[in-house]
Amino acid sequence: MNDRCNFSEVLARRLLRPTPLRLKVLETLGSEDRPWQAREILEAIRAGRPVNKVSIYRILDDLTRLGLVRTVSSEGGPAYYELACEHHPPHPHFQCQACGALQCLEPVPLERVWQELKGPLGNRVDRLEIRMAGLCHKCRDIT
Amino acid sequence: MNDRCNFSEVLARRLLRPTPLRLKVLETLGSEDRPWQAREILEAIRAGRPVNKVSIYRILDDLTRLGLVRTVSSEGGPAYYELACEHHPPHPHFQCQACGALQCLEPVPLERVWQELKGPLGNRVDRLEIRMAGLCHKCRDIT
DNA sequence: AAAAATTTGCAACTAAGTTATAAAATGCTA
DNA sequence: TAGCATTTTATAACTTAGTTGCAAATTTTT
Repeated sequence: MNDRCNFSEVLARRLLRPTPLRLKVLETLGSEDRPWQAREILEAIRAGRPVNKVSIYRILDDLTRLGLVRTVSSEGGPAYYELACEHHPPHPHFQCQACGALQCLEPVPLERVWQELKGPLGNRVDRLEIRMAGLCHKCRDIT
Repeated sequence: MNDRCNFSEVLARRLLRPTPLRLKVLETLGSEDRPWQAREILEAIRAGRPVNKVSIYRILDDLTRLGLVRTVSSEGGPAYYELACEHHPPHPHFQCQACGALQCLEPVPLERVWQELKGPLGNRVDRLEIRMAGLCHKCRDIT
Protein backbone atom coordinates (compact mmCIF):
# COMPACT_ATOMS: atom_id res chain seq x y z
CA MET A 1 0.00 0.00 0.00
CA ASN A 2 2.41 2.62 1.11
CA ASP A 3 5.43 2.60 -1.15
CA ARG A 4 5.23 6.32 -1.46
CA CYS A 5 6.63 7.45 1.86
CA ASN A 6 10.35 7.59 2.33
CA PHE A 7 10.26 6.60 5.96
CA SER A 8 13.89 7.01 6.80
CA GLU A 9 13.86 10.52 5.43
CA VAL A 10 10.74 11.32 7.39
CA LEU A 11 12.22 9.89 10.56
CA ALA A 12 15.49 11.72 10.20
CA ARG A 13 13.72 14.99 9.63
CA ARG A 14 11.89 14.38 12.87
CA LEU A 15 14.67 13.79 15.35
CA LEU A 16 14.34 10.04 15.40
CA ARG A 17 17.00 7.84 13.91
CA PRO A 18 15.91 5.60 11.07
CA THR A 19 16.87 2.36 12.80
CA PRO A 20 16.07 -0.97 11.15
CA LEU A 21 13.43 -1.70 13.77
CA ARG A 22 11.65 1.63 13.43
CA LEU A 23 11.67 1.31 9.68
CA LYS A 24 10.33 -2.22 9.96
CA VAL A 25 7.45 -1.00 12.14
CA LEU A 26 6.56 1.74 9.66
CA GLU A 27 6.94 -0.66 6.76
CA THR A 28 4.63 -3.15 8.44
CA LEU A 29 2.00 -0.52 9.14
CA GLY A 30 2.23 0.60 5.53
CA SER A 31 1.98 -2.89 4.07
CA GLU A 32 -1.80 -3.11 4.39
CA ASP A 33 -4.57 -0.57 4.38
CA ARG A 34 -5.81 -1.30 7.88
CA PRO A 35 -4.84 -0.55 11.47
CA TRP A 36 -2.60 -3.05 13.27
CA GLN A 37 -2.51 -4.26 16.86
CA ALA A 38 0.84 -4.00 18.65
CA ARG A 39 0.85 -7.77 18.90
CA GLU A 40 0.26 -8.21 15.19
CA ILE A 41 3.18 -5.94 14.43
CA LEU A 42 5.32 -7.85 16.88
CA GLU A 43 4.48 -11.17 15.26
CA ALA A 44 4.95 -9.85 11.73
CA ILE A 45 8.42 -8.59 12.56
CA ARG A 46 9.32 -11.70 14.52
CA ALA A 47 8.74 -13.73 11.38
CA GLY A 48 11.98 -12.18 10.13
CA ARG A 49 14.05 -11.45 13.22
CA PRO A 50 13.88 -11.45 17.01
CA VAL A 51 12.24 -8.43 18.66
CA ASN A 52 11.04 -7.59 22.11
CA LYS A 53 7.52 -6.35 22.67
CA VAL A 54 8.68 -3.44 24.78
CA SER A 55 10.59 -2.10 21.82
CA ILE A 56 7.47 -2.24 19.69
CA TYR A 57 5.40 -0.37 22.25
CA ARG A 58 8.10 2.21 22.71
CA ILE A 59 8.54 2.76 19.01
CA LEU A 60 4.80 3.08 18.50
CA ASP A 61 4.68 5.63 21.31
CA ASP A 62 7.51 7.65 19.82
CA LEU A 63 6.06 7.57 16.33
CA THR A 64 2.67 8.55 17.67
CA ARG A 65 4.13 11.44 19.60
CA LEU A 66 5.80 12.64 16.42
CA GLY A 67 2.58 12.36 14.48
CA LEU A 68 3.80 9.66 12.11
CA VAL A 69 1.40 7.13 13.56
CA ARG A 70 -2.19 7.43 14.75
CA THR A 71 -3.82 5.21 17.33
CA VAL A 72 -7.27 3.85 16.75
CA SER A 73 -9.23 2.51 19.68
CA SER A 74 -11.34 -0.59 19.33
CA GLU A 75 -14.45 -1.91 20.99
CA GLY A 76 -13.18 -3.41 24.21
CA GLY A 77 -10.05 -4.72 22.53
CA PRO A 78 -6.45 -3.56 22.43
CA ALA A 79 -5.26 -0.39 20.69
CA TYR A 80 -4.66 -0.33 16.96
CA TYR A 81 -2.11 1.72 15.08
CA GLU A 82 -2.02 3.13 11.56
CA LEU A 83 0.20 5.35 9.49
CA ALA A 84 -0.54 9.04 9.68
CA CYS A 85 1.39 10.21 6.62
CA GLU A 86 0.04 12.57 3.97
CA HIS A 87 -1.30 9.65 1.98
CA HIS A 88 -3.43 8.51 4.90
CA PRO A 89 -5.33 11.39 6.45
CA PRO A 90 -7.72 10.88 9.41
CA HIS A 91 -10.78 8.83 8.53
CA PRO A 92 -13.53 6.77 10.18
CA HIS A 93 -13.24 3.05 10.86
CA PHE A 94 -15.57 0.13 10.77
CA GLN A 95 -15.26 -2.77 13.20
CA CYS A 96 -16.99 -6.09 12.71
CA GLN A 97 -18.51 -7.39 15.91
CA ALA A 98 -18.24 -10.97 14.70
CA CYS A 99 -14.66 -11.31 13.47
CA GLY A 100 -13.26 -8.17 15.10
CA ALA A 101 -11.66 -6.95 11.87
CA LEU A 102 -11.09 -3.23 11.64
CA GLN A 103 -11.45 -1.48 8.27
CA CYS A 104 -10.41 1.98 7.22
CA LEU A 105 -13.26 3.96 5.67
CA GLU A 106 -13.00 6.87 3.27
CA PRO A 107 -12.61 10.28 4.87
CA VAL A 108 -15.92 12.13 5.09
CA PRO A 109 -16.52 15.86 5.18
CA LEU A 110 -17.16 16.63 8.82
CA GLU A 111 -16.85 20.37 9.06
CA ARG A 112 -20.48 20.77 9.95
CA VAL A 113 -20.49 18.04 12.55
CA TRP A 114 -17.19 19.22 13.89
CA GLN A 115 -18.41 22.79 14.35
CA GLU A 116 -21.59 21.62 15.92
CA LEU A 117 -19.76 19.44 18.39
CA LYS A 118 -16.92 21.66 19.41
CA GLY A 119 -18.92 24.80 19.83
CA PRO A 120 -20.65 25.21 23.15
CA LEU A 121 -18.40 23.40 25.55
CA GLY A 122 -15.31 25.49 26.00
CA ASN A 123 -13.11 22.48 25.36
CA ARG A 124 -10.18 22.65 23.00
CA VAL A 125 -10.79 19.88 20.51
CA ASP A 126 -7.80 18.29 18.82
CA ARG A 127 -9.05 15.02 17.40
CA LEU A 128 -12.24 13.41 16.24
CA GLU A 129 -12.62 9.67 16.10
CA ILE A 130 -15.53 7.99 14.39
CA ARG A 131 -16.06 4.26 14.65
CA MET A 132 -18.90 2.27 13.23
CA ALA A 133 -19.64 -1.23 14.41
CA GLY A 134 -21.71 -4.01 12.93
CA LEU A 135 -21.31 -7.03 10.71
CA CYS A 136 -18.78 -6.87 7.89
CA HIS A 137 -19.65 -8.14 4.43
CA LYS A 138 -17.64 -11.32 4.89
CA CYS A 139 -19.28 -12.35 8.14
CA ARG A 140 -22.61 -11.33 6.69
CA ASP A 141 -22.21 -13.75 3.81
CA ILE A 142 -21.21 -16.64 6.04
CA THR A 143 -24.20 -16.59 8.37
CA MET B 1 -29.66 12.85 37.09
CA ASN B 2 -31.79 9.90 36.28
CA ASP B 3 -34.69 9.75 38.70
CA ARG B 4 -37.02 9.14 35.85
CA CYS B 5 -36.39 5.49 35.09
CA ASN B 6 -38.04 2.85 37.20
CA PHE B 7 -35.18 0.43 36.96
CA SER B 8 -36.72 -2.52 38.71
CA GLU B 9 -39.69 -2.40 36.39
CA VAL B 10 -37.41 -2.14 33.42
CA LEU B 11 -35.32 -5.04 34.63
CA ALA B 12 -38.27 -7.27 35.34
CA ARG B 13 -39.72 -6.65 31.93
CA ARG B 14 -36.45 -7.81 30.48
CA LEU B 15 -35.89 -11.21 32.02
CA LEU B 16 -33.44 -10.03 34.63
CA ARG B 17 -34.37 -9.95 38.27
CA PRO B 18 -34.23 -6.57 39.97
CA THR B 19 -31.69 -7.60 42.58
CA PRO B 20 -30.27 -5.01 44.98
CA LEU B 21 -26.89 -5.17 43.26
CA ARG B 22 -28.25 -4.69 39.76
CA LEU B 23 -30.37 -1.80 40.92
CA LYS B 24 -27.38 -0.28 42.66
CA VAL B 25 -25.36 -0.48 39.45
CA LEU B 26 -28.09 1.21 37.45
CA GLU B 27 -28.61 3.79 40.16
CA THR B 28 -24.91 4.58 40.21
CA LEU B 29 -24.78 4.97 36.43
CA GLY B 30 -27.80 7.23 36.59
CA SER B 31 -26.45 9.37 39.41
CA GLU B 32 -24.24 11.50 37.16
CA ASP B 33 -24.41 12.52 33.54
CA ARG B 34 -21.20 10.86 32.48
CA PRO B 35 -19.91 7.39 31.66
CA TRP B 36 -18.41 5.33 34.46
CA GLN B 37 -15.51 2.90 34.57
CA ALA B 38 -16.21 -0.53 36.03
CA ARG B 39 -13.76 0.27 38.79
CA GLU B 40 -15.51 3.51 39.65
CA ILE B 41 -18.81 1.71 39.94
CA LEU B 42 -17.20 -0.93 42.12
CA GLU B 43 -15.77 1.65 44.47
CA ALA B 44 -18.96 3.66 44.62
CA ILE B 45 -20.95 0.61 45.62
CA ARG B 46 -18.29 -0.60 48.03
CA ALA B 47 -18.71 2.64 49.94
CA GLY B 48 -22.02 1.23 51.09
CA ARG B 49 -21.60 -2.56 51.06
CA PRO B 50 -19.17 -5.30 50.04
CA VAL B 51 -19.19 -6.35 46.38
CA ASN B 52 -17.00 -8.44 44.18
CA LYS B 53 -15.64 -7.03 40.95
CA VAL B 54 -16.69 -10.08 38.98
CA SER B 55 -20.29 -9.35 39.88
CA ILE B 56 -19.94 -5.83 38.56
CA TYR B 57 -18.46 -6.96 35.27
CA ARG B 58 -21.09 -9.64 34.90
CA ILE B 59 -23.93 -7.27 35.65
CA LEU B 60 -22.58 -4.70 33.23
CA ASP B 61 -22.34 -7.39 30.56
CA ASP B 62 -25.90 -8.53 31.15
CA LEU B 63 -27.29 -5.02 31.15
CA THR B 64 -25.37 -4.19 28.01
CA ARG B 65 -26.67 -7.28 26.27
CA LEU B 66 -30.22 -6.23 27.17
CA GLY B 67 -29.63 -2.74 25.86
CA LEU B 68 -30.05 -1.02 29.22
CA VAL B 69 -26.41 0.01 29.27
CA ARG B 70 -24.06 1.23 26.55
CA THR B 71 -20.32 0.87 26.57
CA VAL B 72 -18.14 3.76 25.58
CA SER B 73 -14.54 3.12 24.66
CA SER B 74 -11.83 5.48 25.75
CA GLU B 75 -8.46 6.48 24.41
CA GLY B 76 -6.19 3.67 25.53
CA GLY B 77 -7.97 3.35 28.85
CA PRO B 78 -10.51 0.94 30.29
CA ALA B 79 -14.11 0.70 29.06
CA TYR B 80 -16.76 3.12 30.27
CA TYR B 81 -20.44 2.43 30.77
CA GLU B 82 -23.50 4.65 30.62
CA LEU B 83 -27.25 4.26 30.83
CA ALA B 84 -29.01 3.59 27.57
CA CYS B 85 -32.57 4.41 28.62
CA GLU B 86 -34.96 6.59 26.66
CA HIS B 87 -33.74 9.67 28.51
CA HIS B 88 -30.20 9.09 27.37
CA PRO B 89 -30.04 8.32 23.64
CA PRO B 90 -26.73 7.69 21.84
CA HIS B 91 -24.51 10.74 21.68
CA PRO B 92 -20.86 11.72 21.12
CA HIS B 93 -18.31 12.02 23.89
CA PHE B 94 -15.42 14.27 24.67
CA GLN B 95 -12.33 13.03 26.44
CA CYS B 96 -9.73 15.31 27.96
CA GLN B 97 -6.21 14.18 27.22
CA ALA B 98 -4.89 15.87 30.35
CA CYS B 99 -7.23 14.69 33.12
CA GLY B 100 -8.83 11.80 31.26
CA ALA B 101 -12.37 12.90 32.12
CA LEU B 102 -15.07 11.76 29.72
CA GLN B 103 -18.04 14.05 29.03
CA CYS B 104 -21.31 13.29 27.33
CA LEU B 105 -22.06 15.68 24.48
CA GLU B 106 -25.44 16.57 23.05
CA PRO B 107 -26.74 14.25 20.37
CA VAL B 108 -26.11 15.62 16.88
CA PRO B 109 -28.03 14.93 13.69
CA LEU B 110 -25.92 12.42 11.84
CA GLU B 111 -28.21 11.06 9.17
CA ARG B 112 -26.11 12.55 6.43
CA VAL B 113 -22.83 11.32 7.83
CA TRP B 114 -24.36 7.97 8.63
CA GLN B 115 -25.65 7.45 5.09
CA GLU B 116 -22.40 8.54 3.61
CA LEU B 117 -20.44 6.14 5.78
CA LYS B 118 -22.56 3.05 5.59
CA GLY B 119 -23.25 3.18 1.90
CA PRO B 120 -20.58 1.63 -0.27
CA LEU B 121 -19.12 -1.06 1.91
CA GLY B 122 -21.63 -3.85 2.14
CA ASN B 123 -21.29 -3.93 5.90
CA ARG B 124 -24.30 -4.01 8.14
CA VAL B 125 -23.85 -1.06 10.47
CA ASP B 126 -25.40 -1.22 13.91
CA ARG B 127 -23.67 1.45 15.92
CA LEU B 128 -21.82 4.69 15.45
CA GLU B 129 -19.44 6.00 18.05
CA ILE B 130 -18.02 9.50 17.94
CA ARG B 131 -15.33 10.60 20.31
CA MET B 132 -13.58 13.91 20.40
CA ALA B 133 -10.34 14.40 22.28
CA GLY B 134 -8.54 17.48 23.43
CA LEU B 135 -8.24 19.69 26.47
CA CYS B 136 -11.33 20.22 28.61
CA HIS B 137 -12.24 23.68 29.86
CA LYS B 138 -11.03 22.94 33.38
CA CYS B 139 -7.58 21.76 32.33
CA ARG B 140 -7.44 24.62 29.87
CA ASP B 141 -7.92 27.15 32.64
CA ILE B 142 -5.29 25.61 34.88
CA THR B 143 -2.40 25.68 32.41
C1' DA C 1 -39.94 -27.56 53.06
C1' DA C 2 -37.19 -29.60 49.26
C1' DA C 3 -35.54 -29.24 44.75
C1' DA C 4 -34.27 -26.34 40.94
C1' DA C 5 -32.67 -22.25 39.09
C1' DT C 6 -30.53 -17.91 39.52
C1' DT C 7 -27.26 -14.80 41.47
C1' DT C 8 -23.04 -13.60 43.84
C1' DG C 9 -18.38 -14.53 45.72
C1' DC C 10 -13.76 -16.30 45.50
C1' DA C 11 -9.45 -17.74 43.56
C1' DA C 12 -6.81 -18.21 39.87
C1' DC C 13 -5.78 -16.86 35.37
C1' DT C 14 -4.95 -14.15 30.84
C1' DA C 15 -3.74 -10.31 27.93
C1' DA C 16 -2.27 -5.57 27.25
C1' DG C 17 0.71 -2.48 28.49
C1' DT C 18 4.41 -0.23 31.69
C1' DT C 19 8.71 0.44 34.44
C1' DA C 20 13.37 -0.04 35.81
C1' DT C 21 17.56 -1.38 34.58
C1' DA C 22 21.11 -3.60 31.88
C1' DA C 23 23.22 -4.56 27.43
C1' DA C 24 24.15 -3.38 22.81
C1' DA C 25 24.63 -0.36 19.08
C1' DT C 26 25.55 4.02 17.17
C1' DG C 27 27.49 8.63 16.73
C1' DC C 28 30.95 12.01 18.13
C1' DT C 29 35.41 13.85 19.39
C1' DA C 30 40.12 13.65 19.94
C1' DT D 1 40.22 4.91 14.68
C1' DA D 2 40.02 4.37 19.78
C1' DG D 3 37.40 5.91 23.53
C1' DC D 4 33.51 8.17 25.49
C1' DA D 5 28.74 9.71 25.40
C1' DT D 6 24.28 9.07 23.70
C1' DT D 7 20.69 6.52 21.86
C1' DT D 8 18.35 2.33 21.12
C1' DT D 9 16.94 -2.35 22.25
C1' DA D 10 16.38 -6.37 25.51
C1' DT D 11 15.02 -8.64 29.75
C1' DA D 12 12.51 -9.38 33.73
C1' DA D 13 9.23 -8.05 36.75
C1' DC D 14 5.10 -5.68 37.52
C1' DT D 15 0.31 -3.44 37.05
C1' DT D 16 -4.32 -3.12 35.51
C1' DA D 17 -8.48 -4.65 33.15
C1' DG D 18 -11.06 -8.22 32.41
C1' DT D 19 -12.27 -13.47 32.29
C1' DT D 20 -13.13 -18.34 33.77
C1' DG D 21 -14.50 -22.13 36.58
C1' DC D 22 -16.56 -23.44 40.41
C1' DA D 23 -18.56 -23.10 45.05
C1' DA D 24 -21.69 -20.75 48.23
C1' DA D 25 -25.72 -18.24 48.92
C1' DT D 26 -30.05 -16.61 47.65
C1' DT D 27 -34.42 -16.84 45.42
C1' DT D 28 -38.14 -19.16 42.96
C1' DT D 29 -40.98 -23.05 42.06
C1' DT D 30 -43.38 -27.15 43.29
